[in-house]
Amino acid sequence: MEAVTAILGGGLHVDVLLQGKKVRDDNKTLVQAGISRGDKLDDLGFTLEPNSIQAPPLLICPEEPRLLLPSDAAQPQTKLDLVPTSDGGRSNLKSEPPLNLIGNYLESDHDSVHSPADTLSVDKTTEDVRPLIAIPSMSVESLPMVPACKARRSEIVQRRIRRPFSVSEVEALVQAVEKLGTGRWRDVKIRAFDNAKHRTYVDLKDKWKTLVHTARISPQQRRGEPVPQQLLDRVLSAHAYWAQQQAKLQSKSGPADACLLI
DNA sequence: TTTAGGG
DNA sequence: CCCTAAA
Repeated sequence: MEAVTAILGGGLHVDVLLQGKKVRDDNKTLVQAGISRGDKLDDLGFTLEPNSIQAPPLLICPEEPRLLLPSDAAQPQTKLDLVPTSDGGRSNLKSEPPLNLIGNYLESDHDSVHSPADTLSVDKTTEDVRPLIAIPSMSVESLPMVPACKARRSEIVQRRIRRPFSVSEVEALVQAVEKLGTGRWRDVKIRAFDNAKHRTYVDLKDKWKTLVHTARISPQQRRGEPVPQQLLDRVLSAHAYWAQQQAKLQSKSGPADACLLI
């Protein structure tokens, strides 16, 4: 509260919007809506809450200063539109890297692996206007002190957008694994996806896992852009090869032990 | 940071 | 894709 007060400084005026139109007489409207009984606005309160899914919670957290206030929210008149318009007021995300907390729009991924349909479709789900919720008007002193920074990271960080592997990417992955094996994903990444910033070696490892699975199930159970059976065959082949390759490499400790086991 | 696997 | 124990 202190931090918000400091930021708002001169004060805050909350406009009541109805279907995008500003309501002139707020007090009158509140009375008509049965929210207020008249001039006694003292017993009215409000809370500023982010839309859980669309917008991460605004946390007063020193480690994440960029989460405080979007530049467009701190306008000269210190006026905040609590009811998002059609635009949502986030049209400047692409031009404000530091404030980008919605998604990885700025990933400069020039897929060396030419993938035709690489249209990143971002959910433009329109924010919904939440109905009013009764909130017990307890005194400020008795409000529960909730740790401002105590919010799991998983709640803050935006999950990376899904990017299905294209056939050409699978091709590149298979070729790299055939050469390097299934235990050097860092090298595989560098070899075949060095300039695909959104593909991490963990992603490649995961993709290989799903590829092996895909190759084992019936074509009818497979989903997404169908991968050529020929490629899937290479997957199983490479998988089998490197599997026993690793088995040989182990043999407990070495050739010497192999003799002792006889 | 990477590897290796379960979630 | 994410989360992470191990290395």
